[in-house]
Amino acid sequence: MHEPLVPIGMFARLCRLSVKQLRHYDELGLLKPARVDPRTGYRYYRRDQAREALSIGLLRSLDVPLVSIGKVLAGNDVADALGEVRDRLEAELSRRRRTLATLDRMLIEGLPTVDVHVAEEPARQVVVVRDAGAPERVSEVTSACLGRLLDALAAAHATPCGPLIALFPLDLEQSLAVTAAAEVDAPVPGTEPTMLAGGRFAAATHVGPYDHIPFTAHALLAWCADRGLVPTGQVREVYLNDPHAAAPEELVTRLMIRLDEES
Amino acid sequence: MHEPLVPIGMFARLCRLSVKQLRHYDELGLLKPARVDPRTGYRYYRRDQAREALSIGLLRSLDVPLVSIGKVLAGNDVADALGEVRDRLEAELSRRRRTLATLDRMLIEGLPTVDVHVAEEPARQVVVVRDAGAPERVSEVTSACLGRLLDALAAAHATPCGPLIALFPLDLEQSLAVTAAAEVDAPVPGTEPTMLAGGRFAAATHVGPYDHIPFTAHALLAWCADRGLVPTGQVREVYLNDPHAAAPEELVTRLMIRLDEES
DNA sequence: TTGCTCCTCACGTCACGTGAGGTGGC
DNA sequence: TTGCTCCTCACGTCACGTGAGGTGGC
Repeated sequence: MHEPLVPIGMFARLCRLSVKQLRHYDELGLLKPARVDPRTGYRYYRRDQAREALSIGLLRSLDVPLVSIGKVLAGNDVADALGEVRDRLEAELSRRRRTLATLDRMLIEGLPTVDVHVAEEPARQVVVVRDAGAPERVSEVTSACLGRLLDALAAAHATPCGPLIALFPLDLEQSLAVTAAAEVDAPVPGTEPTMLAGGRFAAATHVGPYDHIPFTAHALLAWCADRGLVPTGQVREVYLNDPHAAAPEELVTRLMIRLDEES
Repeated sequence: MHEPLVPIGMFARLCRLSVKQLRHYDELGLLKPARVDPRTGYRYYRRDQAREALSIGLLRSLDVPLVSIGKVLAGNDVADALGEVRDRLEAELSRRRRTLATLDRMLIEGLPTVDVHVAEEPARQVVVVRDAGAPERVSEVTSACLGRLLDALAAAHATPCGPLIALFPLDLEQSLAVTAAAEVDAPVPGTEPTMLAGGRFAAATHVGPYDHIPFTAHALLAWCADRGLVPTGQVREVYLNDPHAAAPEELVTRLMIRLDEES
């Protein structure tokens, strides 16, 4: 004696999914009907398949992608299958939080504009510490880099002759390379000595929290573009005061970008 | 004398967009090249168009949809165009927060299961207060509804002969209708008298914060589905203790759903 | 002439929703 | 026979990325 089979419409009602969803899950092999009539193509489900169907619905309501749901249903370790999803979600969440803050700022101030001037910069001998990370973790990676640099300087009893600097690539790629630099004239263990190129730079001053730097950077790039100046190399941030001593609203950062010769 | 025009590749570099993006924005009419060679189809841009292009990039990095960007660039009120985006983003954000919490719970406890039993319920005479809202605001709308109901009861010096009840539709739609009910035998101003149907119910007890109720509800529905029982009407939540008096972990809620006769 | 850039399709992404047009089941 | 359900395409969503296959510019 078989369990009674129900057609797709009734099954959909049982498990609060759409008929279209069920057909989709069938196609993907996620939830196969117990029987498919070979002549008509009609799908029939056992009622107890509704438990699985409801689980799919529950996980979908949590935005778990169907591939991950497939892993959970296939009996893979739930922690494995969902942990990854969870971490992605958390990263997304913090990105969204920052996005919201920026958007709020933009609603008040409009699209960013800023004073820019062009200056000659000398080449500088520095020691650097490098790291890389996903673009949404820039601030995290940057402060970690600067921290490691400060630690190395302290351990070597070295005092930089100027403010700390960070370098970022112009293009925002999947993995963003971050460099923290300090101007010193002797090598420092745990860091790498290098030269920062000199030349003609466009520079703007950002006053406010570090989270809002992309704002000013955008304005700086727009300024260059308007004038047909082609930025090259990396964006430099020069930290003119100490984030531990000053309030976020009073942080002063100089943004600099090297200009190509006439293009 | 015209400004010099640059081809799409160089322009893309100037404003950190992909060539494909620029072509896409052209198709949408969001950012038209200053000139298109009618013979070759080559697109040429003025350098000062980079400001606009950079603004598109900045807004896109904030997940602003292209249609909204179009409004901003067309000179519509920025607050109008972005305010809506902002609000959507905020709603999304709080939904994600809850999703993350639920996922964390699921990582510890696995897919939900629960004890269910079937009981006969009498019909009950109640007064109700109704409201509706987006599904992500269920908890908000529900507590507002219950609050209004309690206020009305207090104003009428009426004491319900039983715990408060809330009703939710089985299907999660765009706008979720929420009903708060209290069992009383006399009419109460500001509320609507009605009857709650009696009959055979499947019931489960949820212990824990209200945010986790969907969890238990899922298990209840799965239980019904396994047995070929077809739930009808609305899901009832009966609040067995006072959320102001008990800790979230100790809140006891009875979930009930009416069963169809043999189907 | 060699590279490099640019062009236009066309398809893939993700999880379906929404018809169109036709047939099966009771 | 009438409705209702079910079927399979096929297209749309959103903002592009990724080739394929071919041409223009210096």
